[in-house]
Amino acid sequence: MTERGQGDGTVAKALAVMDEVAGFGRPVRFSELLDRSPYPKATLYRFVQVLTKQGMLHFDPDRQTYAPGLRLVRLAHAAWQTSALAPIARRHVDALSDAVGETVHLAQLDGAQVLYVDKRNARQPIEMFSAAGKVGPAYCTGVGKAMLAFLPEADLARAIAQQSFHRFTDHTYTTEAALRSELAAIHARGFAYDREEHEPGIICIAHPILTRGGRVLGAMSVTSTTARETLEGLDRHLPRIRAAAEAIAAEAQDWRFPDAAE
Amino acid sequence: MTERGQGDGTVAKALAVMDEVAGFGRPVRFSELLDRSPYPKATLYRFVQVLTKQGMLHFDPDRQTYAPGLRLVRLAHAAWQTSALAPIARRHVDALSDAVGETVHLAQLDGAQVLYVDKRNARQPIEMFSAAGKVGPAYCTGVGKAMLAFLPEADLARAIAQQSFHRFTDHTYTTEAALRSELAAIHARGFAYDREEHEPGIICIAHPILTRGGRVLGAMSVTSTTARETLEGLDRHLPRIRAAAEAIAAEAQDWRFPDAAE
DNA sequence: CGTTCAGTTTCATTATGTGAAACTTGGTTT
DNA sequence: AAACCAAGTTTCACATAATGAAACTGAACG
Repeated sequence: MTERGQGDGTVAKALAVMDEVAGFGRPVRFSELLDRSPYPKATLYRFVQVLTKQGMLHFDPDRQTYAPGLRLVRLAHAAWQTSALAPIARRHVDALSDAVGETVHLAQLDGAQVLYVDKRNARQPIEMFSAAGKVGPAYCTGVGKAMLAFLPEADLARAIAQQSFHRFTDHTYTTEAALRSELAAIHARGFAYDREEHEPGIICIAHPILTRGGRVLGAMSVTSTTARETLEGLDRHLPRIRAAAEAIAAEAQDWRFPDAAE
Repeated sequence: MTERGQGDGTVAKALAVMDEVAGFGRPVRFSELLDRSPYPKATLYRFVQVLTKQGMLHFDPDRQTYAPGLRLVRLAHAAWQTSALAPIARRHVDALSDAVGETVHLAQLDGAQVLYVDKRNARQPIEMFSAAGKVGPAYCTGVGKAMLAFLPEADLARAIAQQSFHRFTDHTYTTEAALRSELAAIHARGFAYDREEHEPGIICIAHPILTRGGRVLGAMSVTSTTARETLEGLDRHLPRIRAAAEAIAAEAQDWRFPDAAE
């Protein structure tokens, strides 16, 4: 019995298979899964059968391929409504996006990664799941750093240990030390910048969403490009983004995330 | 509620617990789950532990409540992109909604239920997960009937066996015989109406989305109210909705759902 | 036909999940 | 404060359910 997320539990293994299928991003043959799977043929086969019968996977009999199933969409609907900030935040994200005319992201921390739970693109009116559900690195995005900066040390250490510190651009922080000093600055300042750390030419200003007790609920960002905007220019959105973050926190507080002690 | 997660498989049981949690629509205490669960305390407890550790549930330590977890959102993103019609159909749903100025639904069949995978509301510009993921009955909605009418007999029989035939309104078909004759009419006509069968005052015209091989991919509908519109009035949207359905089918065909034989 | 490859089934073995009961914790009553 | 209670957690003998090597099917190809 290993301590890894894999070794224990049939359910964990089945979910790992789900991740595997989802990771392909397209319908996938049994044999393709088998190649990447640590399990023997019969075992994988049974998992896939069970998951299909359960509606977690969809089997296309013509092509003989498996894809993530519709039951997931149903469950995700519930996840979205119940546990994500998005439904609470929607009004505020809308308003902010209208006011600033730039792309607005709403993100939460999912383990050590940033999970984008909502996105508003000023020009193109609608982005659906295509935006929600996307994950990104925490150490080199505005929202990621904004959240990390306000994490308790224990959680932060765990999260940092899982960062890849891949150098996406010349501005990416690639060491724990560098990141930690940046996080300290963010903590002191109260919000974060992304100085083209993830993608060249892309900058943003990001603000954490915190409970009164200081717990990190998520973060919000306004994104622009160096072609149109400077970091200083983004600062003019600060009052709006801060107000939105605080409004979301206040509503979330009353509604779903009350702190224990106050 | 459903007949899922019965005697077979640990994975099935765990997923049944997920459904249970999702069904509450709000963060839920362990004891609340226990009340509704067929499993003894220790068993349920272990499931909830495993699911939480796996990120399928989120535990709020302050309130001691469980809610669907963010891993679901991540997985659903993949499900959405890979297996749902929505990403392919989006452009067409948008265009149709703009053109007709009424609410447009895009649905797929999930077992015996209708799963709404996209929705465009003419007035309110954006609806996110709040609409996507919703489920409804197949036997008394326009999209449901449009899909049932083009199902192979074996699948249809299975689907019909699972309908509740609850009488929502005076117009609801409440027997298999009545439904079957309605389905025959729809099949002959090529599209379906909802004559206030699900909600009083709500009518719609719905068109199936079929592969060239005749396989049911989904359905699309334009909804209105008896206050504003008549069934005959909705007919004027038929060319547009049919064109959209065919365009979606054509794209889906090439892209993801090629028929085996042609 | 014989070979190969993808997918499916079998079955003895053993790991895993099971659940009654005991225990812990924290709050409420007497 | 002792007694009580309810919610949540852990234990452990037992039985069910998962495992995976190997055998099987059935196309597709030459």
